[in-house]
Amino acid sequence: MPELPEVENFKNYIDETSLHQKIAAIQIAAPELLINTTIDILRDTLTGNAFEDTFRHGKFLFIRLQKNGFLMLHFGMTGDLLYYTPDKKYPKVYVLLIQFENGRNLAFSDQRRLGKIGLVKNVESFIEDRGYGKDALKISLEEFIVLFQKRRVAIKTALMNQKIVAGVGNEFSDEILFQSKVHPESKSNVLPLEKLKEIYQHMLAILQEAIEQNADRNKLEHYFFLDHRKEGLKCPECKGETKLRTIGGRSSYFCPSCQKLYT
DNA sequence: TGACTTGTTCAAAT
DNA sequence: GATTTGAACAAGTC
Repeated sequence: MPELPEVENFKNYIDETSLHQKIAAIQIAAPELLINTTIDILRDTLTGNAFEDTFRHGKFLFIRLQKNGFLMLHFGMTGDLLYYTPDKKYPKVYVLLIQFENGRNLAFSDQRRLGKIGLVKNVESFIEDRGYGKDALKISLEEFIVLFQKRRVAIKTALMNQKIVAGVGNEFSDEILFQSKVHPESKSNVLPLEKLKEIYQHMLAILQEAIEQNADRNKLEHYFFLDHRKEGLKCPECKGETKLRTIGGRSSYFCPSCQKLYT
C-alpha cells in the first residue's frame, strides 16, 4: 500500500525516467479518477508539455509541468508506475498513459481504482484548501506534540489522519507504535510527553529508513510488523502473541504485552 | 457467497 | 465550529 516512503520512491522514479521529455500524447482509461479536471482539459494541458520536477506532500505526488501548473497523482491502495518501451510484451493495463516523443511510455496503473489524478495550479493552496497537515518528514517535534496532545482519539487513528500529519498509513502506524511500545488504542491526548517524543522519533526513523531502502519490504525485515502482518505470531521482544483488532475502522496488529495502553 | 482489505471522503453525531 | 465516528467506495482475495 503506498504510504509516504512508496510515494517518495515514485517521485524518485519519475525524476530518473520521465523529466524534460516532450509529451506526444496521453491516454486516459479511467476518467472516474480525475478530480477538478476533465479528459479534454487534461489531454490539452499535457500534450506538448513536459515534466520539469516533482514534489511530494504526504501521499500526494505533484509533477511540475513546463507550463500550466502541476499534475497531481495519488496512488490509493494499488497505484503503481512503470516507464517502459512499448512492445508486444507490454499489454500494460493503465488508468493513465503518458506517451513521450522519444517513444517511451509512463503508465500509471491502479487495479482497485482508489487513486486520483488531477491538475493543480498551486500546490500550497491545494494542500491548505483540503486541510492536510504537515508532511510527516517535515513536521517539527513541537508542532507534532501540540497537535497530538489535543486529540482524544486512539493514537493510531491520529497518526493515520492526514489532516494532522500527512504520509502515515495503516501499516507504518502499526510499526511506529510497536517500536514505541505504545498500544494503538491509547488516547493520543493522555500520552506522556516522553512517549509522544518517542513516537515522533520512531516515525521519522522508520520512514527515512524505508525511503533509503526504496520502500522495499524485503529490506525492512528487522521491522516486525512491516514484515509480518498476522495475528497469533510470537512477538520478537516478549515472545507473547500478537493481536489483531479493528481500530478506527482499520485492522491493527500489536503486541498487547509490550505495547502499553494509556487511558 | 460474502466478508474482508485500504486511503480517502462524506454525513451524522457529539 | 471542531472533532469524532462510521459508512461508503472499488475490486480483488480467500
